[in-house]
Amino acid sequence: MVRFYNTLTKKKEDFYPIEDKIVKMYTCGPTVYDFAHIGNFRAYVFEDLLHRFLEYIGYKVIRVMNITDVDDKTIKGAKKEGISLKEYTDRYIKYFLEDINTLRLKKPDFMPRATEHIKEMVELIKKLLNKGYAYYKDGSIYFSISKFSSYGKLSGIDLSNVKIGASVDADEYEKEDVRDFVLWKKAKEEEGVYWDTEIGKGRPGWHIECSAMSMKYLGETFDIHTGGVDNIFPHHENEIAQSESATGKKFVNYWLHCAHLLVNGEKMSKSKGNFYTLRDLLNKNYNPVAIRYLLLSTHYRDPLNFTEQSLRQAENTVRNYNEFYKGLNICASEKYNQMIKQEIEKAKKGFIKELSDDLNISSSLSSIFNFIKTVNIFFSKGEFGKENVKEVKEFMEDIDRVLCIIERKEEFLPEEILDLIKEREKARKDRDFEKADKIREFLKQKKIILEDTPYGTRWKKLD
RNA sequence: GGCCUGGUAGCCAAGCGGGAAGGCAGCGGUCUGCAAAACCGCUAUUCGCCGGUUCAAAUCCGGCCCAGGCCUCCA
Repeated sequence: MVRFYNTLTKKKEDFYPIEDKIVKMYTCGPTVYDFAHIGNFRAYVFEDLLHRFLEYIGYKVIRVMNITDVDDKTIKGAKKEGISLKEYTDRYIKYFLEDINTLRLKKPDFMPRATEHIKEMVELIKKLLNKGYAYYKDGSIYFSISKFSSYGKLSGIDLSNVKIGASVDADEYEKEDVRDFVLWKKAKEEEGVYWDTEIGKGRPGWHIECSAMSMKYLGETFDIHTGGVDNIFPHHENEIAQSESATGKKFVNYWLHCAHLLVNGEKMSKSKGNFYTLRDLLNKNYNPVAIRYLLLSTHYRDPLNFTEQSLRQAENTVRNYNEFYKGLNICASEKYNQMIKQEIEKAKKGFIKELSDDLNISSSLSSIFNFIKTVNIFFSKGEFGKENVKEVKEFMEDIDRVLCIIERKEEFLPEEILDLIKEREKARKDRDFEKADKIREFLKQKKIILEDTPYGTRWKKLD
């Protein structure tokens, strides 16, 4: 049984999707006004793990990630560069898709853009107007929080405690109650970004896009909605209010939120200079797979303290993991060790069991590392055969559908180097160790490391 | 001020009432012609601090300290 911590109920619950074997999942995606930073990617990696794990255990996942391509920041950015909003956001969408690839994040089934769903948003707002949940004020449309009695159920916020006027209303529109939120913003001439619709000339507020697009692709009630904790209030709270007011149905069954990423124990911020984009790290030559591993390997509800030291540690772990995976190949023995199959079963069981418990990735990984240790023992004793190699590699590839940390790049050595290795093996057989060591040292200079195993000599390249 | 997380070895990180997982780094050993890799052992009599509950607490309760988040457009 899969269990998740549900922000809505504040406890771990057994997971039952609405339709058997199908999970409908919505992820709050990027606002495409700049490069995404590793804090953003922490959330996307968590969602990727969730997505992949659900598929791994047999669910069909239908997943939507929105792209916010119209808001104050994108409009401002485009204006500053003197290009169209589309030109501006297209650029950052492209970068985002590249970053997703770099981190091996599975692409959601739908990545709808807000600007391409104005019609759906207008329909939803009309519904809210008709039902009396929304009102016009100076050409903008607001949602009336007082009409939705269960407002606050997700975040646990007590509206009477909200400091009124604490933050200046960014858009400076008037509303009846300062706590009401905007559904539709009246067009501003100087912005030059608006749609002429039956509810007026304007552009959507932030929250409405997620309600409109999730319902379009997933239905009025769906299974899982994810995001960072900072989205709980107000964004997700408002999504619930507007969606449930419009449909009269429960919006989402399971809300999952991941904790923040800190950098050197502090909140990441540009002014502190501890702000990393993915590209910053790649420019420093860090292995992208290690970045994925680092973001993946801490439980999603715990704060993750990012440091370059921990990234280097992750690089070592990923390197060792891959060397184990590749290093088995040398074994061509006809032996067959019956125990390996059992060990695979055990490891797989542990892996699934732990991930099923609210994605306990650390425990599930420990099950895999224990497996590796056991295999190494058999391997180095010579109690291993090529069928076992196949079994173990298949298992690692199997779980890699979730983890995605295997590096599959094929490595080649030139013929003459391979001949040298053979020559060394012959020298060793002839007990001409001086020659053998000379060859080994020579290749080491060329960053090729030789290792003698019970099954012959294997090589690896240092990077 | 209100609400909410987290503080476990040198570093990262599980466990959340009854044996302190796992990873990285380090040291010693086994194996090896020598290496490398691997394996074994060592590195937390103790889980931020102080009290309390309990036969039993890292785990529950209370207080305190530290770090972080949210409190109307940050993942």
